[in-house]
Amino acid sequence: MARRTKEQAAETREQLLDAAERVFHAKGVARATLDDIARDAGMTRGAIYWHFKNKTDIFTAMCDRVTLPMQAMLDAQLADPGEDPLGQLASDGARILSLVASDPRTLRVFEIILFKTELSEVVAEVMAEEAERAATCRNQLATILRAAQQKGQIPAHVDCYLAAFALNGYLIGCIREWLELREFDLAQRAEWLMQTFYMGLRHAPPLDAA
Amino acid sequence: MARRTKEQAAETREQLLDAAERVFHAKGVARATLDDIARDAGMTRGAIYWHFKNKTDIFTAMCDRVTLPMQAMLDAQLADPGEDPLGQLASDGARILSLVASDPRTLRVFEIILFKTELSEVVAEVMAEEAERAATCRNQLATILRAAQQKGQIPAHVDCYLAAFALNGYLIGCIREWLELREFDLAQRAEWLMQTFYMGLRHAPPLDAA
DNA sequence: GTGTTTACAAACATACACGTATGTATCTAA
DNA sequence: TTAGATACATACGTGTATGTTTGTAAACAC
Repeated sequence: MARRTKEQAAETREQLLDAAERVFHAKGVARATLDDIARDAGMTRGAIYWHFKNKTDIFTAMCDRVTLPMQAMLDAQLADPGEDPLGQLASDGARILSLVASDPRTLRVFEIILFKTELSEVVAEVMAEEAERAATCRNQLATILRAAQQKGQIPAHVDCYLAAFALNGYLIGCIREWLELREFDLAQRAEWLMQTFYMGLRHAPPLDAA
Repeated sequence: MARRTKEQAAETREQLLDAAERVFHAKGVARATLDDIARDAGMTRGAIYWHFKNKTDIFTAMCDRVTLPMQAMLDAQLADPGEDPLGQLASDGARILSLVASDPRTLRVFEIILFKTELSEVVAEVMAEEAERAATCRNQLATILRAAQQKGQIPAHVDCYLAAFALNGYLIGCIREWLELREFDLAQRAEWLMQTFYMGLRHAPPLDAA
């Protein structure tokens, strides 16, 4: 095969990632073959081994393409809490839900991560950094919630870290359920789903109520 | 190998399922080998192929061992809504969360299902029946929520099917998050988590608020 | 007590996915 | 203009999982 220009090479790299999305989505990550991906992109495994180290490498590159922009979004939100932290957080969550529903790439990759990826001790490295990322996210959410608490939007007795945990679970859980279902327009219901959850936080009982 | 009594054979079947739990949990379903499972149980693949048709068969048998009792629990709850449907539902959810936290088998299998199983077009049959099971569960939840609505526990404008969707997502999401985290005692916080969510339902805004 | 079936173990045949090594045509820089 | 680097394609060796077949000793029926 002929050598190609830098731009063309970058293009094929993107095409390979696109193909990885399709193949991982169709067959699951473990069952997907590097040959499957290469053929889907109209190339051979040689191209893959040139651009990526192995299957794990192409997988993380594929995930980064959609998660990095989202993380940036959260960072920006954290940098400027604003006057209505809880309301901001609610519309942010709604925006994420809408994004999943509207952007095909985000949709596919979320489906892959939530349904078509097996975490095991074998891929411990990937798990470790993912766990760290999730912990950071939870802490950021907790920080924002504490800001909301200081403004009186949440009762003082609420454990904001636990609330961040619940919020994170709720978001992921809603996405997961909707991906399975697809019956209604998620973007349309997103605001209600988030508002309802925050109403729960506003009226949360004290911890020892259990 | 010698022939064994019926009881002994049933015992080895259980041992194989126990081994499948451990191996699936450790390596993920796709990466787990039938030989891995057999060796873990102190046998050979011959035993597996005697008791089960293939890997999918042993996987579903393993899942059924923990999901069937839980489904029975929900059925009983549906048969008798009681005087306080919402409160009952809350304590039921808390019970499920506590079960995940306290019963090792439930814990392992949930982890396998949520994190170590790749759904793909290849296992479409399994997916189809799982989707049907989930739909039934959602409908049952919606029915119970409507009963709560008629007793005035939930505002009349709430779409109970959407609420059931959110509840289901919340439960699964909380389990998922906790499995990743394991920082606190889930059984202790379960009641608060459920109560907080139901407080959101009680104070849910009208749908067109978005 | 004998024959048959059961409950596995052991051996085999097939297939497939991975990594790597090697080939090669083009681009680029000096 | 040419030497080397680049961007892939092709080919090969190896490991490994799967399904099946065959072997076999004990349980059970009669």
